[in-house]
Amino acid sequence: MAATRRPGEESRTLLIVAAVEVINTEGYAALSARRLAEKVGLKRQIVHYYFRTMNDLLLAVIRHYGEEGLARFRKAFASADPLRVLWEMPADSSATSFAFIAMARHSPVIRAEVTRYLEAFRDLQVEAVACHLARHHTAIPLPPEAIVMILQSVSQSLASEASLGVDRGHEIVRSAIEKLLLFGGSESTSDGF
Amino acid sequence: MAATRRPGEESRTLLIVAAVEVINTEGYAALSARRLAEKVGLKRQIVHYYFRTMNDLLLAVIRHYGEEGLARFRKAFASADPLRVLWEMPADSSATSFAFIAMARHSPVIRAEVTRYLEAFRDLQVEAVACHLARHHTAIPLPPEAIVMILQSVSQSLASEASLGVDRGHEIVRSAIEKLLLFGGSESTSDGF
DNA sequence: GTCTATAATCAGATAGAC
DNA sequence: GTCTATCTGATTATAGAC
Repeated sequence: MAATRRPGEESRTLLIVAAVEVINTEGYAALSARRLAEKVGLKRQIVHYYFRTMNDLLLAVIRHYGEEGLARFRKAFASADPLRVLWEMPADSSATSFAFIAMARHSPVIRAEVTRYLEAFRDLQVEAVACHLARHHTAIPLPPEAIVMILQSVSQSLASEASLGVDRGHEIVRSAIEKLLLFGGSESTSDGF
Repeated sequence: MAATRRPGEESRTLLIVAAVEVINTEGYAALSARRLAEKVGLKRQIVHYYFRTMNDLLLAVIRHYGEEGLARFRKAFASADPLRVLWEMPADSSATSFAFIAMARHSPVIRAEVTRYLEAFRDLQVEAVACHLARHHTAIPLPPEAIVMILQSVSQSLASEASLGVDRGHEIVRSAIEKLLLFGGSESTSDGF
């Protein structure tokens, strides 16, 4: 599959990866052709060679980030308790996801792409949890959709606050959620992400 | 109290209000002196008269938005079930809060101001819920901190997705959370916000 | 594929007139 | 308080050389 790669794919991919990095570490307002070119060591006009407009770049970035994320979740779900995956995985990159959602609110064409991935993520997560609950019959009195949403949004909120240095009440929340939705602690997910 | 208002406070306040509006409807990347001046019908240099730098403006905006939000919560908690308030109130303006949090990640001076309000909001919310649980002794097996976090972050996630037109599973999640954390439905909050 | 050169627009910020 | 004028630098984007 690496042989079918067309020429020019290298710099293109470098630009996309650099864009994700800039969005995550400096915010989407800092995303510019200058900043990206600087990151990959080329002149800024190179961005317009691979992506006519910055919007085209952004769409490519969203697709790249979305596919990568879906693959990570699929892999994690296959080898670990989906509940723990949802609880522990979003921590790293939730800021990037928030940035895409924020951008989507102000551009219809970006919104279309983002919502596509939001729904794909949700479907994947709900199915994994439903499947897991069906196998191990638990005492959780909540539908899979609610479990997914609680684990993911609370986890993201905790991560978001922690990235600002705020952790008031986090330990209490963390252990309460784990007592409510996660069991025993027999399985660990410290092996993949 | 309206009599003690210094001259010049009018345009200043208009600019702050306009800034919140721009951040909410167009995103913080669209916030500029040009855009604000246009909104209040003045020339763009007026922004630098009231706020030396855009950073100063942003700090004033955060304080304005924070104080206003705290007041709204205090008022709502005084006259309605705090659980329902947390569940139903953030919907309108959660995007603005997310924007401030995103900005705070990339500027230490803004971060200091944002975290101050994050903690003030949290304290207010936890205290209101704890007080409410102490009065009406309920069967919820969760500490106030966890109840606050679940209600608020799930509510914000639902609102965030809904603003993009995504509502897959929302009804299921909504009724599950209400069954888990909200009771009877005897009291309604459809009277204030 | 990557470069130089160039265009038009917009950004924040300051000085000074009224 | 609000204005005009001005500066400096960043932005996206295109045309064309190599």
